[in-house]
Amino acid sequence: MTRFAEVVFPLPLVQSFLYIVPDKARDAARPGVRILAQLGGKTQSGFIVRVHEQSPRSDMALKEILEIIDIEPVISPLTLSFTRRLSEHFGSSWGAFLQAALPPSLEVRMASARVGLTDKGIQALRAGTLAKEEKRAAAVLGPGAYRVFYLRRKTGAKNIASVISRMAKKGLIKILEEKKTAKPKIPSPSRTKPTQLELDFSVDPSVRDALDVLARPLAAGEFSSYYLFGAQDARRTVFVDLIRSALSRSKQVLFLLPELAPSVPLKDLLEMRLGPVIAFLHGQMPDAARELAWRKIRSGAARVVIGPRSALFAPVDAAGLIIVDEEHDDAYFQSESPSFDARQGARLKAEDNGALVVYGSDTPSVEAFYRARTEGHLVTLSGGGEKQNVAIADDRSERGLLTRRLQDGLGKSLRDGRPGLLFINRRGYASFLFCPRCGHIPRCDRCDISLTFYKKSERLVCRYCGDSEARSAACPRCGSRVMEPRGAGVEAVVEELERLYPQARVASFDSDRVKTKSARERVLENFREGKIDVLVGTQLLAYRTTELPLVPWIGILNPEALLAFADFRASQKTFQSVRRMMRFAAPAAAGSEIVIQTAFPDHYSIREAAREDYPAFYEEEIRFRRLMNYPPFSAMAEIVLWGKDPRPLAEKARELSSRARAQASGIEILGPALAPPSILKGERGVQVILKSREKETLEACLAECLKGLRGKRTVVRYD
DNA sequence: AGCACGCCGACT
DNA sequence: GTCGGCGTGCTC
Repeated sequence: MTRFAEVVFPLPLVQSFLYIVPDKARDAARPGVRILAQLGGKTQSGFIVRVHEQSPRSDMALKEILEIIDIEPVISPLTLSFTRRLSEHFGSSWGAFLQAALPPSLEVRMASARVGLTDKGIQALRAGTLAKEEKRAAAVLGPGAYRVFYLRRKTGAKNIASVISRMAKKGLIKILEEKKTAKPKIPSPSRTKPTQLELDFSVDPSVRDALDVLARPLAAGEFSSYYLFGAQDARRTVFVDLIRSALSRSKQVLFLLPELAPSVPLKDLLEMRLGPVIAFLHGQMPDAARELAWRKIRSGAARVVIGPRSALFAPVDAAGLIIVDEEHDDAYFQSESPSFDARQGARLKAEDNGALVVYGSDTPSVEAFYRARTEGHLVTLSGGGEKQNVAIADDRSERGLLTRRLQDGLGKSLRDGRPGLLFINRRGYASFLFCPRCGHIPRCDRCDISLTFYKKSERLVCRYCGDSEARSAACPRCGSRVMEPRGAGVEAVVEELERLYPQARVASFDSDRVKTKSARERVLENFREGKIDVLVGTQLLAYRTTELPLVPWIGILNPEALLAFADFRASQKTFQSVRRMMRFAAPAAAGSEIVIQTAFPDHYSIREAAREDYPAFYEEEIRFRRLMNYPPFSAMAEIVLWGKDPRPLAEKARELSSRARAQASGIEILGPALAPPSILKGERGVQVILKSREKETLEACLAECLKGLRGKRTVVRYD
């Protein structure tokens, strides 16, 4: 009896495909093995996800699987179901998630294989019995062997893969084993000493209480989700103990972090405490190292896996504990395909594994905090986290760029020979130019946003598309001679600092002035070595927490900029961004100071960030969310369609929103609207937001909207 | 993602 | 008259 295999491919295709299993491969065709099959005239590698004894679709002419690659499944049943749930949850391709669950060395890609002519092929070339395209390919190959992409370039045949597979079928071409090339290079994440990790909190009663609370669900061996709210050092103490206890139950542990850099000292610490059972898994590892780690994890030799969001796909089948530290960090979200949020993904994995998932942060997202609280699964730590000395400077009553209060603080610090960090999240010299006579503001024709003014280069640049033009001396509309710069950026701040403190060494750290990776390292290095007195940086610098020592003086300029965005998380983002920047400062006990200069001194996101009072921020924010019916009081999904031209996207988005409107009641639809620019240059997004009180309603509506929707997209979910 | 089919501008 | 642009639509 013939068997049938359901196959998914690592392409942005949501559906699965049905193939006939050749009789000789009957036993090898199992869920989780990789196969080669013809798909749309191309040989593609894919994964068997199900095997059927009878054809579930008799109406269709099916193709045969060409080859079964693996003898044993490379994907475990648990990973299979986990990735399927991910693909359903985030509306991305199952096959793409399966691909992500394999080290790159196990990916089979036709394009990287070498092909050569067989003897029969050489004869056929000589005899001239080949078809036009085949002849061209054979002539290029000759007696040699080349990579498929080289062949494609040389012959100019776009359908080269199908030419090759056709010729391979006829026995004219042989596909050679891919030669393994070692890729050394790759930086080890910069070293920082694990000083703070050595503090001992085991005497802290709240740490002991936390361990007591968390030990129970861990021992239960079934799914549960908890939130550990507290300072980083105290959290780590709890985590280390929890890990130890999970290991003693012969469970594996997954420890996720938003970034790579801080995981290096963490690994050192865990190895010191728990022995060599720790493995790293991240995308920047050399392929060989990644495969080795992957195999160690899969075999169970490595019992603790540390890594960024991609480590969620580590082949951890016996997970008893999943830690998602720094839960508030949006780096857990991946927008590139397959798009997913590792925080929600960790929950799904924990459900599948019957594991305990623990989120941790001192500035939680209000959604997660609310959830933990209502479930009675919030664990609060009191230890750690020394208070800082923070002042707020109201800049509404002052004219200059830097308030008196800020100048006093920085001036004093400099006189004492102590360095300072100044954050300003605005690039260039001014965020726009303004004609005081006619009110004209130069805008980008394509993106319809104001152009950023760069004084050094005398140019106006669009921060969306990157287009730039020379700045004209006069107002292009009314001819007025003066155009005023508004909204001071990094360049203006540097200029002002050089004017105020001519003897100080001022440097900047932003994507415009410091473009290359090595140049950035150099700036950080110079600051560490005391060769810079004041470092002015944008958001880019705010993400380098682990690479700088604690600084005695910090200035934060106008963090309220984020509040202008029409985003229900704007306050939360502001609060978190201020807290992130504050992390660079030494504690108050060390005589340090933080000055926040703002036009919104009374806004709770800034006020409570300055007071380091998360619960107070939370109370205000949750009131706002309840009032506006935003998550966690409703479920929201944001669908963004991507493409180079936004116009056809808008059409599609309109169709999508009308489909949503038609099929659901109790669904609120916002948009379509132009999405904020992405990192993917040259592409624009159009978004539609779905909102519902009931999670299930939204779920159903989202599934309906995504059904049959093609093209590049991301789905962001809040609930 | 590819690739094929299909309908409108500048060329042998 | 064709070659070829990339706009929809399909791939078991």
